[in-house]
Amino acid sequence: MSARGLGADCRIAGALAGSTDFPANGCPRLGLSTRGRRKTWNHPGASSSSVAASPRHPFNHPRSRTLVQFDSVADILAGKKTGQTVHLRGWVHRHRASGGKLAFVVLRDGSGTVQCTVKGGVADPDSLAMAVRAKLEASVSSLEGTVAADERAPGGFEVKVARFTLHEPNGPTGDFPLRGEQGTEFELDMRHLWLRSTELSAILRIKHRLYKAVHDFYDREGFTQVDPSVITTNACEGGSTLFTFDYFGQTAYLSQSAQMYLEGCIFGLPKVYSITPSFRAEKSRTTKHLTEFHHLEAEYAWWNAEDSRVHQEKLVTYMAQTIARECAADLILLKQDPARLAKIGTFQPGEGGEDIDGKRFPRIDYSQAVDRLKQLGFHVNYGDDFGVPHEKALTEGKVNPLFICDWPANIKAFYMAEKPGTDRVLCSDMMGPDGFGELIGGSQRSEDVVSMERRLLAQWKAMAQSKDFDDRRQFKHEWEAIAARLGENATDEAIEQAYLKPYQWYFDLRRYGSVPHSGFGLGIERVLRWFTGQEHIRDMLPYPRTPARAYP
RNA sequence: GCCGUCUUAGCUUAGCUGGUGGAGCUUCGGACUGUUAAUCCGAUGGUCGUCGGUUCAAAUCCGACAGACGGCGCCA
Repeated sequence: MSARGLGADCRIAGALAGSTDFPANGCPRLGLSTRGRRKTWNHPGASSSSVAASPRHPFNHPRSRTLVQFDSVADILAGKKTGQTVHLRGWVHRHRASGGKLAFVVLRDGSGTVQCTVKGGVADPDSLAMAVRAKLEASVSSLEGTVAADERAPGGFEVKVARFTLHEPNGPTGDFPLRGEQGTEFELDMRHLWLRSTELSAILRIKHRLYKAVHDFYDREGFTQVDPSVITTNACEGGSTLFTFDYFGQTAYLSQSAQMYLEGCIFGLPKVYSITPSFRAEKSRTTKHLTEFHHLEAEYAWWNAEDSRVHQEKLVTYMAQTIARECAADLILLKQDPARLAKIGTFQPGEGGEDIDGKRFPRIDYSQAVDRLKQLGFHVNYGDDFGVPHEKALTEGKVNPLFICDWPANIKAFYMAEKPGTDRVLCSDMMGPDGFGELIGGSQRSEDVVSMERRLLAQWKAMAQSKDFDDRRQFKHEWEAIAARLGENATDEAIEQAYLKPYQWYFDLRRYGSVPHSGFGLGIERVLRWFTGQEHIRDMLPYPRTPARAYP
C-alpha cells in the first residue's frame, strides 16, 4: 500500500467506515434467550435485542458476572446509544491530553472509532490518571460512560467516561512504533503492527466477502469443494520453479497448482473447485507476483473450452457485482468507486464483446491479437508469447477483462487439448483491464496420452537448447539423475520413459473412462487487487510472501 | 537470471560545484479542562549501509559488497 502522503489519521487502524458486519450487541452467536423457557446455547429464538435491553446484562450464567455485555462503536455512531450508558473495549486510536485533568481518547473497537472524553470530576481519579498516560494503541479493557451527541466530537458523538481501565499484562504500554509517515521497508518489517491500519482492514474485509461470494456461487452452481493436497511429488507443468523440501527422505514440492489433483476428482464429482495456497519459487519482483498466493481452481467434466469461458465470466461477474454491492463503504475508504465494479460483466460498447444476455467479456483469438498488436506498431510474430506492454495495449481503458483464446501449443502446457487441424491448443487467458494482468489461465484438457507424452518430452528436451542457463542446467541435472538411477540400462529411451513415469497416474485418468473436460485457475489476490485498485499485490494478504520477505 | 533506483537520528527527510550534518514527527521535561494527526516553550538524539580508494580534507567523487524497493522475464 503506497500510503505515502496520507496523514497519520488515515494510516493507523481505525474506523471501518460503515461496516454493518460487527455484531450489534457483542456476541450474538453466543446469544442466550433471557426470556425463553429453554435456556440452551444457540436458542433459535435468541435475539440480540433481548440482551441489548440491558447493556450491563451479564451472559446468562451465574458464574459469568465478569462478562459484561459490551457495546459497539458502530451503534454509537449510528445514534442508537445516545443518552445511554455504554461499556466499550478496544484500543487507543488517538490520544490527546490536556493538563492532567482532561484526556480525549479516540477508541477503536473494530467496528469504528469514537471520541471518549475523560474529565476530572466526571471520571474517578484512577481512571483519569490512566487515561491521561494512555499510549497510542494501548488496549482498553473496560470503558464505561454515557453517550452524548456533541458537535465538537469527530463523528458527532462522544462518550463521557466514568470509568477507564487499561489492560497492561506486561507493564505500561510502550511507544507504538508506527506513526505518521512510514517507508515501505519499515511498514513491511512492522507488518504485524501495520495490520491495524484502516486500509489493510478494509482490504481483508473485502477479501472475506470475496471468498464468501465464491462459495455461494459454487454452491448454487452445483459444485463440490474439495481439498487437494498442497504437498506433491509431481513437478507438474514444468514451467514454474517449485519449492522443494524433504518429505521423510524423498524430495517433495509445495504445489503450484491443484489442477491435476482436481482432474482426478471429476469422475466421482463432475464439478469440483478448491481454494488452496499455491507456491511459486520464481524470484519475481513485480507488483503482481507473490511466492505464496491463493488459488481458486475449478474443474468440470463434459465442458469444452467455451463452456469454461462462459462459466469464468459468470463467476467473475458475480464476484464483482457482489463486492460492489456489499463492500461499498470499504471500497470508498480505499478511494474506489463501487460503480466501477458494478459495471463489470455488463456489455460495454466498443470493447468487442457480443451483447448476448447482456453480460459477456470480449474474446479475441490469439492470431487476431497478433494482428491487432501489429496494427498498434508492435513487432510481434505469430508464435510469440506476449509481454506486459502487449497485454497493456490490448486491455487499456477497458471495463471488462479480455479473453485471449487458443494460443500456439508450443508456448503452452502439455495438458492442454489440441485444436484439431491446427498448431494451437484450446485455452484462454483472462486478462484484467489496464495491465492488472492475467487473472485466469484456463483450458480444455487433453485426453490424448500419446500427444501429451510427446509434448511433455519435447518441452523437457527443449530446455537443453534454452537461452536460459538455469533451464539448461536443470535439464542436465534431471537427465543425469535419471541416468544414474538406471545405471547400465540408461538408454535415451529408458531415460525418457523414466521421466514420464511420475505422470502415469495422471494419464490413467484418460485410460479409464476419460471425458472431455476443462478447468481454470484464478489468482484470488490478483482479482482482489483489481477490485480494490491497489498498487501492490502484497497488500492483499496480511503476511505477504515475496522473494525478499518471509518475516514477520 | 537481467536492468534500474535508493540506503543520513526511533520514523520521514534536506544537505548544490568536496571544507566540523539541518528540519519535522517521536521521546523526555514544562504549560494547558474541549482537543480534532491538539497546541505552545525547552531538551535529548547522527561511527551519514559496510569495506576499500582518490584527496590536505569525503554524507558528497570512484570501486566492491550487502540490504531494500521497482522494472523485465516467468506466471495466477
